[in-house]
Amino acid sequence: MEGPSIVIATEEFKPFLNTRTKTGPVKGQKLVRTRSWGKHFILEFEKTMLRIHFLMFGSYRIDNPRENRTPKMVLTFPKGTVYFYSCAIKEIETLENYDWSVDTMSPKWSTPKAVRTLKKLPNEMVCDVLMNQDIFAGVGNIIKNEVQFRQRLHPETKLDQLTDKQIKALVADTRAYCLLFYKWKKANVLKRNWQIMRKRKCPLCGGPVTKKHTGKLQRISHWCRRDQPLNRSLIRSPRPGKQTKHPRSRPRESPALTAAP
DNA sequence: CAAATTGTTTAGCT
DNA sequence: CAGCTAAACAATTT
Repeated sequence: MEGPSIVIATEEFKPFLNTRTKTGPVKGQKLVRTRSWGKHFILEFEKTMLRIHFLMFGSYRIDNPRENRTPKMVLTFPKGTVYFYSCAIKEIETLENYDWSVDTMSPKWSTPKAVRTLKKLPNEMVCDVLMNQDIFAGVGNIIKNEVQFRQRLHPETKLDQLTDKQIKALVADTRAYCLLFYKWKKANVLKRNWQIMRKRKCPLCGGPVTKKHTGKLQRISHWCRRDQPLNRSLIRSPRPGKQTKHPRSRPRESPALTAAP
């Protein structure tokens, strides 16, 4: 479960706020507030805070338990019962460790901060930084792949191959796509809007989608070799100082070149 | 239907 | 100690 889904969870818990659960490790306590930070779902009870991580396969159900599955936790509120499955539940003492400015779904998210962070990591690949929860908390493999495609970036592009403008666009679009993911998920049209994730053909050129483990994290990336070429920035917009005397790309409008005998 | 997958932590190595 | 890899965990989808 990625960040936007956790925000939706906080909303789905609103009916249970300020009421007590009759079951679970926090039996008898009132639910005071729910929060999300990246992929963390935080339930604040009167005396106890629970941090829930759904990892890859976790889920929750409200008033509709799964058959033949033992929930990890059940919370029974006056207005409904919530069942949690295959998730990691941890009691936490404080929120001090959370930096909300790196949470891609938070109102406190800071694009300039992420840009500054990326500029300090010239040797990191796009696919690795996008999944880094200290930089883009809440981004998972789906968001990673879709943002790479939207920005026409090869997953294995090293950050020092990007112009400042491209770094800025990457960060800003990651945030923008997280908000879109949220909106589309709520409207039940998320998968319909995937452009590259689990697709066989590139929606732009119709070419095959490459699927390969990429980066240090070795999670699968889905990308188009034609529309997300490696080192695109060097070809299309060389950085000052890296320009050679024999640029690879000719100016587009130059009648002399085609008119010559 | 075997394989992949919306993910992270930890142990154990070099 | 840093950096890495494999293992463990878990359940649905293709």
